[in-house]
Amino acid sequence: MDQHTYNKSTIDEIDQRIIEALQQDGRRPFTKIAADLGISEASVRQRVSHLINTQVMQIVAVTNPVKLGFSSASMIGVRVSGERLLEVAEAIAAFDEVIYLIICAGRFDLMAEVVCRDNEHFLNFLTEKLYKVPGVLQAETSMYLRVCKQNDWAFLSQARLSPSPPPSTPNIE
Amino acid sequence: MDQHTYNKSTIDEIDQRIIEALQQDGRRPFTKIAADLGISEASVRQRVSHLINTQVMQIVAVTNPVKLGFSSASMIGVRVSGERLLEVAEAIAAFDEVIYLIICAGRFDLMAEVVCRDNEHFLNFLTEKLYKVPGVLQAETSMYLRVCKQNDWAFLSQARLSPSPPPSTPNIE
DNA sequence: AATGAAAACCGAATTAT
DNA sequence: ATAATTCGGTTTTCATT
Repeated sequence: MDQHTYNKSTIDEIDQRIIEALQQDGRRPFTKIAADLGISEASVRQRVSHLINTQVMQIVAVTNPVKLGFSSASMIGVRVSGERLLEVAEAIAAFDEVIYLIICAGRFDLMAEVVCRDNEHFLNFLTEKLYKVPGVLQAETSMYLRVCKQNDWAFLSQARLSPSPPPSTPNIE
Repeated sequence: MDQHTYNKSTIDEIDQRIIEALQQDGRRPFTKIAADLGISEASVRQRVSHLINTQVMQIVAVTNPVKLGFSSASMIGVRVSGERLLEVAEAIAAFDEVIYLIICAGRFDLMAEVVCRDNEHFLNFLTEKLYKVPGVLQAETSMYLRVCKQNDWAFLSQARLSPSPPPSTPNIE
């Protein structure tokens, strides 16, 4: 009984199969997925909706920076003077070039993934932005040569930021 | 000779708006996007298809590891005996726990992002999988404490505003 | 789980740039 | 020649039962 309530807190086999299907093609019709799994379309639709509402999953477009002319990517390990960790993290996260920033424990205090148009742009980022943040002690760059595997996940914390970024004017003629 | 062979390798304003829409909701109906932009649905459909075919964009489901019970995430820098770099990379990429693997230049030869259920699982990954790959010399783990920013390869807004003209030509064959 | 109406999708032919 | 639009038939979505 109570089968019609969707307080489902567990991800079952069906949910996983649905997620797998949508990881391959985020726009795959629910009817097709339903047929593959031998269940009704409405069931698939309901489950997807539930997975999205509970922030287990998101369906989004992801882009390829290289194809967009951003060919200089790197991972930077940063050491920070301890008492300033949070404010430094906030400052670094604010840079456009930083697409991924983690606070972590280990050799580094922060790991930042940075994407630039080219080496000149990257050098400019290091000298004019990163190294000028007060509290940044040391940074070690690993330049990307090849992306071997990319199973995009997403701690979708506050990931969806405002659609129209405030910094500069979007419409220029 | 110089007939304007509008090779559609250029991403114009319309493409960018479409991508931005799909970055927020990968399943947004093309009809809606078309209405927002004041163009036909077929045009949106053709552009999306083209963007996907040329691998500029992908529409996929991304999941939240924490909600799925994977609470131990880390970035691991790996040093490898040089002549085996590619095969080691291939071996590491094959592990389920590795969701992101980069070959890079700098302190490390590889950077691997690893997601595990818990510390026990992670320890098992290190001892039974990573360290058993022939050619792995050294590994330095940074455990994630907090994800501050995550714009995973989805940062097209930057590409559009490019305020300073890039010094190098953006056209790459 | 099934139904039916409304919406969205899709292929192809047509027009426009 | 490339891109946008129109148009119809088909499929999918979605609220309701």
